[in-house]
Amino acid sequence: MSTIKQVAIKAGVSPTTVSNVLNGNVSKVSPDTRKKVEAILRQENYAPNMGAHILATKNSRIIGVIMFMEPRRDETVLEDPFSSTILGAIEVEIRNHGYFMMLHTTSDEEEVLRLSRTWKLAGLVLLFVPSKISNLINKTIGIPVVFVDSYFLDDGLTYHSVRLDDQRGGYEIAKHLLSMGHRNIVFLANDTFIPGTDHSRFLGCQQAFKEQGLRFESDRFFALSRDREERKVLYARLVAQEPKYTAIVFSADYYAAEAVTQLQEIGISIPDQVSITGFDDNIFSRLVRPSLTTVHQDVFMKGQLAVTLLTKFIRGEPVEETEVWLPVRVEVRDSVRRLD
Amino acid sequence: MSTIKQVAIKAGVSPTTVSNVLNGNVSKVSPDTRKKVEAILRQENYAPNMGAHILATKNSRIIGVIMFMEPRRDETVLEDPFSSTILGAIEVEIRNHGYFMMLHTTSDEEEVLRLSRTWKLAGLVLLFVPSKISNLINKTIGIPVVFVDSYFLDDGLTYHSVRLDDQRGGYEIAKHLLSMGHRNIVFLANDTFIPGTDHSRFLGCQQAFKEQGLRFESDRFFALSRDREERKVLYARLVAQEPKYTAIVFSADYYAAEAVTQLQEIGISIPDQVSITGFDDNIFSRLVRPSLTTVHQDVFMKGQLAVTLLTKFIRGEPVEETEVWLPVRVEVRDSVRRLD
DNA sequence: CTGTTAGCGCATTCAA
DNA sequence: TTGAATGCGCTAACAG
Repeated sequence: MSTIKQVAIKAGVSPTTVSNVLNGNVSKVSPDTRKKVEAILRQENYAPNMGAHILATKNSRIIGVIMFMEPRRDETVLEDPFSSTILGAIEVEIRNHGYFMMLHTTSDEEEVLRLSRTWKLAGLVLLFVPSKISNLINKTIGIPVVFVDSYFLDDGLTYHSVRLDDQRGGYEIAKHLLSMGHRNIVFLANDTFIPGTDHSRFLGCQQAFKEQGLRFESDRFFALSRDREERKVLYARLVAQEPKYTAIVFSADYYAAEAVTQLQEIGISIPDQVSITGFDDNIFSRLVRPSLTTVHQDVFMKGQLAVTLLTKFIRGEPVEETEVWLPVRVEVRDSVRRLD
Repeated sequence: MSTIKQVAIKAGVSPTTVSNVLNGNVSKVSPDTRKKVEAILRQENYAPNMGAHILATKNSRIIGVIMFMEPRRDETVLEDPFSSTILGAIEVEIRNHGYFMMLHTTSDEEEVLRLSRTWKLAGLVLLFVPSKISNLINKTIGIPVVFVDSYFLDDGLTYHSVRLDDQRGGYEIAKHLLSMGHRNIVFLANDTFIPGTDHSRFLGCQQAFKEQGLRFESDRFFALSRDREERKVLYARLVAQEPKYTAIVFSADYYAAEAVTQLQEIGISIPDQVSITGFDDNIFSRLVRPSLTTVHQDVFMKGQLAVTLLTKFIRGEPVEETEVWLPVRVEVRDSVRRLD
């Protein structure tokens, strides 16, 4: 409970000096007084009062981490290991950089703005922001922001962002399926934002097909329902109806794994009757049988990078690249059958 | 960026009145002035400065949520859907109660104390705290705390906590295995704290065996390594060596599911050659084949309850029970075979 | 019911 | 290299 003032008295110096020691203002304090003050600081178990700090500097050391829920499936976003993995990575990195983490979920840009003003946030990590909202925020926020897995409209502003090379991911998985002899495939998306993650992945698939002179248009694009039972119905329909799809491309391991078990329940054998691919390469893809051929991404690095980029941005350091596109690669396992 | 002062000027009242309106101090403001002030507040898009608020009240509206890592497997805690599910529940509840959430992971009680002082935390939700540390914290913290999935030494203090009826869970799953004809079983634990979650579950198993006049002692208790390969070796050994265990009781679905796939890889058929049970009833238990017979718990409610309890505690409201033990039940699926 | 005043703990002038 | 003075925006005690 001791304050700077009390420490100053004990050390026989002024509050200013203590403050200077605290803030590493080395040039303004002699080594001797510094040592003396530091000793008292430790002895008194001094802890700063961030309220006073905010009031004086108009800047907290809090980094707001905001997850946009809207585009995600509400029921399952929490069970998706992606969330906890990236959150864990972000938390570690924020702590290591000496900041504090305020976690918030919303789908309203006003709330983001208000939070940032109320707490004088040092910076913001925004996850899964729809392009319409990301533009609004970036225009008005006035503090360093890094977007994760978000897309933007082309408005000439500079965006700091970390995301996957989604189109490449779609391209690679489609090429893999083509090389395994598949021609009739569907793409099952989590969301339908344009521009957006799933749209880019779809475009990647399309590109791979076009290179082979094959057609892959929007009639191959389906958005998944958020209702488990409805999804099940869709899967059943896709394997039963014409045209007979030989492979289903999912945009998330979670759904791909779910589909594998649901299809097996209705007597469809994977990959004999239909091949399945995922996206993420998380625990689900390794756990389910057959294990999933999927697109690998490094989620931990994504979170880490986002925070590192943000802290550089906060300190005003120059960053080489404002938009980072993390690489992806196909991880071949057992859920895709070679067609003859 | 407008302040109370500016709003007061615009409304033609004093800052105090604005403050009273803001704080819902209804009895001190006439309905008319209140309406007037509220209009200006909205018009000015007023956002409070929490720094000033903290400084004046010595109380932020931040609830610290701290996950203790030590007892958990570091590599996988992040991939465990339990973490994100309970975090999600906690976040929603904190927000709905009008508080802010500061997320932190640590294994050091000093850090908890410092954080609480630095930010004048309104309250604390502590997860997975080892009993030794929980006692230290509860003794010295001085602010409302709710422990989740934590155990305490008996020191006469009052603890607010939400946890599972772990012993009951162990008891029920053991009884189920006994009813299926199993006599030779092992318990594989995540940690070895006494008192602690896994210890209680083990005691539950023991109780079930004792009721049947059977022996179930500590030679049936194994702590799992944090290394994936070492775990694999252990599983292989357990099914190969004497005494031939007919069932393996896991204290987490995550490991149970992992074991199923790892055992299958070395040619062991589940549940034909050995039965497996989990704990948690999360997505893993439903995804893996055979699906897991496991102990169900309501993780979302656990998080929700913890925050509700905490906010009551903060407001000084009386709570019926300070220690909540959430019920569990056995969810029978396909990973346990009936022995004849 | 309303306004005036003081002070919370810190960083930051500016002066010594 | 050190210190004294000021103000950040808010709440709470008190006076009207």
